Amino acid sequence: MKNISKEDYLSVIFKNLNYDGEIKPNIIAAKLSISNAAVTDMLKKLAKDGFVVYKRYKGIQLTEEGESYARNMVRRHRIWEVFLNQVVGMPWDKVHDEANRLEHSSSDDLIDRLEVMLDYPEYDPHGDPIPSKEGKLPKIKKHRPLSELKENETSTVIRVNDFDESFLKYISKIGIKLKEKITVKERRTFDKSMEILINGKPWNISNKLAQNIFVEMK
Amino acid sequence: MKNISKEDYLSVIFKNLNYDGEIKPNIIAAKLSISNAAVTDMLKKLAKDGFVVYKRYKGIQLTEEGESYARNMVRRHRIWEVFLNQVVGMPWDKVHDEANRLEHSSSDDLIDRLEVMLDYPEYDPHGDPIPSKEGKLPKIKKHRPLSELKENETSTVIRVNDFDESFLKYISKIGIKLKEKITVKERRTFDKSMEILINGKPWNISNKLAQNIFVEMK
DNA sequence: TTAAATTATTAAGCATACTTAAATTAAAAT
DNA sequence: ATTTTAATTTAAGTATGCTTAATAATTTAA
Repeated sequence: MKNISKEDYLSVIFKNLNYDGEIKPNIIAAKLSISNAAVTDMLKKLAKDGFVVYKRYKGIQLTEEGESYARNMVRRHRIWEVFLNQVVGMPWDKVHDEANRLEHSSSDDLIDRLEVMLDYPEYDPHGDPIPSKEGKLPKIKKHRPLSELKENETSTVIRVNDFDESFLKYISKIGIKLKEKITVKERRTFDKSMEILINGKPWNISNKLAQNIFVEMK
Repeated sequence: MKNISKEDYLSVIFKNLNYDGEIKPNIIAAKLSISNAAVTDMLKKLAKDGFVVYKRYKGIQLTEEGESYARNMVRRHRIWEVFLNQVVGMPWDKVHDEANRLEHSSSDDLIDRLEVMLDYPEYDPHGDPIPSKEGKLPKIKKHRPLSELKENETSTVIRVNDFDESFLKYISKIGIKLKEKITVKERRTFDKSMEILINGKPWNISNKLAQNIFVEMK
């Protein structure tokens, strides 16, 4: 029996809203690895608490209060990540899980102090933007997945997805980090894998891997 | 309805064992502000988990495993306190509550990294010793409560109790900190209050306050 | 546009960690 | 040694956040 907190629900909802500002319960269930039934239960409670708008069989929306709560959770998470990576020296692939726990256990005061100490960082170690205390996000450079680069094109890494530890460990090992330049040498149609150059060294990467690394838009 | 974790029970038990290495359930209940019945419940579970020795109506003991777990919790707590105070600049009276939450949400790896970063601190900001990873405590200077000093005696603060935020806030305000010298100018028999000198300034303090500040033994 | 598949909800049940009230045991006081 | 008091345990009950199974609504596809 797991025990996901309301804060986790709000974060997941916030991060996975569609273009209409809605999300379906099964998405939440999948992201949290729990049953749909548990999600229905919790949505009713979150609605009663005033964090979401819930109508049976309809898409879920965040209220203003819910959105600001969720944004603050994202802020907490990302500030912890910067701190763990830059100050504590924890590697890329470890900070996400650690921050996932710490984000629920720190006062706003502590988060603000960390933010000052880090001189108001705008991006976390994976390139994700950090909401300010007022809820504003820094401008985000246009970017596209590495998988969309053409042969012989070069671009700069500005963001990587952070949900899989082994993914981060691997790309870190082959030299991929933020601001690193990557050149696509060869694209193979049969499995969409590609050969890339990092620091002059060639590597073969799968399409799935390339889809989770994001580079600057020309 | 509160929700005290097993880790909190173990910490409280560890910190309040008597000379025989035992503790009564009502002490635990009082420290955690929960009912005796809840404590009985949990003690059975902790016994089943192998952390305590429990026999109906008898004093509770920690097993070796329970003691080492509890010692580690104390270690986590105090390392967080040093970190919050020295690195983050959080005031004396705030670090205890913050550490109380963080101690449950950090990996051993993070604690070890913080310890290295802080260069293996031996005492927390209130003067309490920090167990090493191997469970060893630094030598503790002999000390006695300030309330036991005679008139015109001077001594140095080496520890203060940390369980009350307003207490810490107040003594901090009147200039009491670790390594500070205090002189007792006058002791009043009727209520055991005393006049003390800190940095040349006179202050009146109650007996209860004086009992929670500890100074060097001659 | 109806059937099939997917998604969401309800219902019943479980574990955890508490509560209060009643019963039992131990300790203290006469 | 007996009574009184205090501490402890048991019993019954609650809220939370999950589970699986059954049912209902919606969406997709033939």
